[in-house]
Amino acid sequence: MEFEPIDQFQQRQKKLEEIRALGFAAYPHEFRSTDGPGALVAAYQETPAAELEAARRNVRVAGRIVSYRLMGKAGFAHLQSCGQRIQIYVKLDVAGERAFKLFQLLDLGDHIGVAGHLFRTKTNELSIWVEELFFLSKALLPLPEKWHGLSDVEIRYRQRYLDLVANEKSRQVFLARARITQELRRFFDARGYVEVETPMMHPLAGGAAARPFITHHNTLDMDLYLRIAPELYLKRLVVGGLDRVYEINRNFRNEGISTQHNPEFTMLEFYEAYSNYLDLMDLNEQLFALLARTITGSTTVSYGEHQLDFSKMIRLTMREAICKYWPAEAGPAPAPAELAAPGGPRAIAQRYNEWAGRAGKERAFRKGTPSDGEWTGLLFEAFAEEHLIQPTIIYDFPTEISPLSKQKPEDPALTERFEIFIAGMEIANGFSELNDPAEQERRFLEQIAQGGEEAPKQVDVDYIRALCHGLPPTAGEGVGIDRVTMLLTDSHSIRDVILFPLLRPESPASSPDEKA
RNA sequence: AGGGGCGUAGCUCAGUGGUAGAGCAGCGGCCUUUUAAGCCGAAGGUCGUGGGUUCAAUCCCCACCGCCCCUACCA
Repeated sequence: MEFEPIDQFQQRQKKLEEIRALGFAAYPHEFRSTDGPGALVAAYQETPAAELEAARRNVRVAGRIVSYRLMGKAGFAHLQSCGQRIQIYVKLDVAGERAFKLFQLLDLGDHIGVAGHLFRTKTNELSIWVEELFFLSKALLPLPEKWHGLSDVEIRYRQRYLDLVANEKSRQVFLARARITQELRRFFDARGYVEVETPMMHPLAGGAAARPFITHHNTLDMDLYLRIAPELYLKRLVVGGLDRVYEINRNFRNEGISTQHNPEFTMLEFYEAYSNYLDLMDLNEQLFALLARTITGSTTVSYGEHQLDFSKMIRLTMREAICKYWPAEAGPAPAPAELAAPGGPRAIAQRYNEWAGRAGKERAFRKGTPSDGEWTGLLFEAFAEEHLIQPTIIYDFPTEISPLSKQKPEDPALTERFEIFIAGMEIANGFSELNDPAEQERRFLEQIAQGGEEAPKQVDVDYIRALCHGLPPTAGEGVGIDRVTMLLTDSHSIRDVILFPLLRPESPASSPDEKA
């Protein structure tokens, strides 16, 4: 198989044959290096030339050629490995004829190994004086341009390997992402949590309201749903005595794609027995401050034009947020008591929508006939959410939109639930878990009765049965890892923090049978 | 799904209703301390795809494909 650009591909294949003809294996099996470019540069950055000469430091280093300057009978190149590079100097009379012929046949992108010793060039750059050259692997296709790098976002997403080689920024984003999950594991492990893996293929899609992907198992001849949330399985584990569990894994939701949504995304979910949502709020403040400091070095993080302060979190009830962010032009703001009154949220929404319609603003709207609790949620989303730039905990969600949350003892219209908003994005969702099986069954049935594509189609009977065996008072939470990564790496599209975001398949461009 | 934008050499980008350009990469030559190496030379294109208008379309019009952004959807 050959790939564009064909001429360069063939040219490089030809060179590979010539390399073979020199007696080098085209795809050798090993090369033992003593040091990586990064370690050498770090260790000898300050060592003067005279010292390098006096006490010769022999090294063997491997890497990808990312710059290459051939000047007759000598040449320079930079070898890159792990994002760090070191210069090599290859001289005909030092390396020998065969090695120098090999050097002449190299291209940007090839992997090689060198053996030699450290020295400094005229311009004082730490370099390797190459005595032996080893061929490791040929790049049959050219790297993106060295100066401007790779900026075509489509290629960056489709051929992430090129993006990672060419763009240090991209490399840093994914290293940060790895450190985030690493830090999360450290955080929860240190608190006595057990990491588990629950099914990704569910006979029933539960634990969230979302349209699932459907797949099929042949032998069992049954349809399965890719999970939309691990929630119901994790709580079964708490019933089973794993009092503190967490899982970091993918969820799949068959819904829109945007700068904040990818059909598969990574969630951290964790459950802690004998805690409630207030405990989780405190834990979140610690967790996010720690993450910000570990990943960015500070609890103040630049995100676009904003400086996000992760040292604390603002706390507002949902009703307070609605009152606080009520647009001044829409008339007098409602009072929390109005929102609490039966029929209140609906009346307030009418007032708001009247103004929003005139002002051309987003209306609080949903098909059908929303309940008070749903109106409250709609109002919040219509105009409050966008204002939540600084890390904010919104708590006390209406019961009607929180089917898995425990009600507040003093007000059954509200649940002990909160969400964290940062930079206008929903980052986390946690609550005191509803552990009354009769009430849970009632809520499930209510959801099913309401219908809609995102509602569950049937009661998860085994989950109710598990609750009947006794779920201790428990608090649980889900955190969107992709979005957290966006915040901590100043990335403004979720595709920039997912290695291989979902895109339409590359069409064979000119396939004539595409037309229907 | 609706609105807007983009698609020109491998990469980064100019450009024009009259048969297409630069830099880098690649090819040939010179060059034994360069670093965006340099100098000389040659090559490289279905201007996203398909229609239409026109004497003539990469450019204007229509449709389609892909990507990006906004809106909608997304507890």
